[in-house]
Amino acid sequence: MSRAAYQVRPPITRTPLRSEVRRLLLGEIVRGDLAPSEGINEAELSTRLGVSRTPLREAMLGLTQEGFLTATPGRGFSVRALRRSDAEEIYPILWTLEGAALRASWPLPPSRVRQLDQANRRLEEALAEASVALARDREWHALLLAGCPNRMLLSMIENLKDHAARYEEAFMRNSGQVITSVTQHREIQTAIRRGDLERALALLEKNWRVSLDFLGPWLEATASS
Amino acid sequence: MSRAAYQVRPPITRTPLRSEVRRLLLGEIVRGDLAPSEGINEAELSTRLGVSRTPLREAMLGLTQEGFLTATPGRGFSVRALRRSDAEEIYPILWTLEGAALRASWPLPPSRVRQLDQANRRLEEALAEASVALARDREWHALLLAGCPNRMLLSMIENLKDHAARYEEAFMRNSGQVITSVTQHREIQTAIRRGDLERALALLEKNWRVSLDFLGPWLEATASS
DNA sequence: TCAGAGCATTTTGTATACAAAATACGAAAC
DNA sequence: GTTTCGTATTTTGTATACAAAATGCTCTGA
Repeated sequence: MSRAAYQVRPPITRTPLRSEVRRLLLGEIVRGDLAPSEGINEAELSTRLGVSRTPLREAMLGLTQEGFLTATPGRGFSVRALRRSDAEEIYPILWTLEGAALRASWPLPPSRVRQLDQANRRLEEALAEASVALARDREWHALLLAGCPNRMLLSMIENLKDHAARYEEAFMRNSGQVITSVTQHREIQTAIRRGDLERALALLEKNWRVSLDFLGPWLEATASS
Repeated sequence: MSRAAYQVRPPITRTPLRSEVRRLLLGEIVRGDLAPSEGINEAELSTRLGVSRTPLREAMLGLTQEGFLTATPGRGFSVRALRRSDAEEIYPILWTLEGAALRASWPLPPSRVRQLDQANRRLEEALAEASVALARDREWHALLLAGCPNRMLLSMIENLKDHAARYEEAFMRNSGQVITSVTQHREIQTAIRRGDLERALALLEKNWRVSLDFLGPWLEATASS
């Protein structure tokens, strides 16, 4: 067997520290464990994570580029505050791109509709626990776009959903309310079953818009803007 | 005057090296000076740029995240090859987002239409020189979205246009052909003047699709895929 | 009491150092 | 002549070092 065959797919996965650190930090940001208080102390955080400043900074620069952190020259990084203005930018991009992805996945195979229905039932069972519900909701949306061949589009959507998750997680934690989508998902499934793409798109947009309509006033009230 | 007033906007602009390096590298990649040959040697490139490996790597990680470079663990960075499959992912996202941005800018003020007309004339004058024409074309599109309040959307569009510019630059350099948009721009301007958003959107999509239709077969032929 | 200047300390941004992995090279075996 | 193994060299990924800038603190003068 030639050596080239191995080069195609390395046998073991070598994960750079920066990726692990990125995953950890993003998780903490989304869950609100790393709050947008003052600035982030690199030395402190790097020792807490058990790595040097180099991979930490690499990870933080990445998160900055994605909009989870802000970097001020000479003053380092800080978690980006939750702002109504930001939410009002993020959500429209999200429903636009998810709509485009659904269009690119059309028509959905019947098996997909069954999977969506199952996922929606699992979501329904998890409504009591906010963070679980959020994860199940996300699974439903991921399933919706599972057939989309545009990888770049999907990765952009994933990034935006991380942002949305941060906002919704904070909202649920802070207000105690749970944003529920079960009924809307069912309506979307019905539209899909009927082959009515335009209606599915409109409902999908409405689905996100409902979340945004919860967030807006709440963000205005807490006013971390 | 309190000190806080100065903190709001630092008097002088401190630009980190990584940003400068990023700008330089992106320029070289878009213009094709940094070709997707073998891997990038960090030591070599850092001495050529006169900086250490640290800011260079920071810049390259950023460009990787944006899709201009690819990073293989243990084997470093290389310029991402031009692929038909990638172009077919990039352009649809671009016209989707630019459409959304135009929608968000609607209705355009009459002054904007005049500016667009001027920009289009400047484009017409520059058709002889490919790279200048590309820059003018880009100015026209920037003007089109000048009224869009969604900053995040605009920055995503800018990033995608850098990708598109790389493909079109390579196409023009390699094939000698110039993709011309003057007529299409005029049609879009007419639709805008008539207040026909839907038609403007359709024409905008067509505008990008024409570029993609030039690129596809050419990419297939050169087959760097 | 409080504002502001000057110095000490911390923190960032960049450069360098170092270990491990990848590549290149060459000799030996077939 | 080709392949394979072992070693030398290069290159990356991460850690550490260092200079400059930012921050905090103390003391002074009103």
